[in-house]
Amino acid sequence: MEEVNLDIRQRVLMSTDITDFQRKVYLELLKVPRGATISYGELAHRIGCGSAQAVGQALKRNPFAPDVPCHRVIAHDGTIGGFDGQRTGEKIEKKRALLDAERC
DNA sequence: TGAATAATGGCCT
DNA sequence: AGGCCATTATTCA
Repeated sequence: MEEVNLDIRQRVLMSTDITDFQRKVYLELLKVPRGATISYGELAHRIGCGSAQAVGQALKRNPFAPDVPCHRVIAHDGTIGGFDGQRTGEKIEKKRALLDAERC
């Protein structure tokens, strides 16, 4: 738990520009500890939904990027899926390398 | 209000 | 292995 993390949490909680769904997604994502990755379906199910697309949309449209560690959210296949609105790119594989470093 | 979109996941061939 | 369908929420027209 770092102060920056708390700042982002407060920001999400105070943000009214987003829906309750997105709020849950970001909160759950912030709750994910370092070194732990979660798939869209897993996170979706955690917030009480069974659709990963909705989570993907929320993260893609995330108004808090890159403040939210959306790079910790990966597909069930283990692929990063996307980041910063891009599904492929050098940035993506760099995030994947960062995740690999955090996973230990 | 309605239709299209999406950074998925699972099933069906 | 490849392709298609199912499910839910967001956003645009």
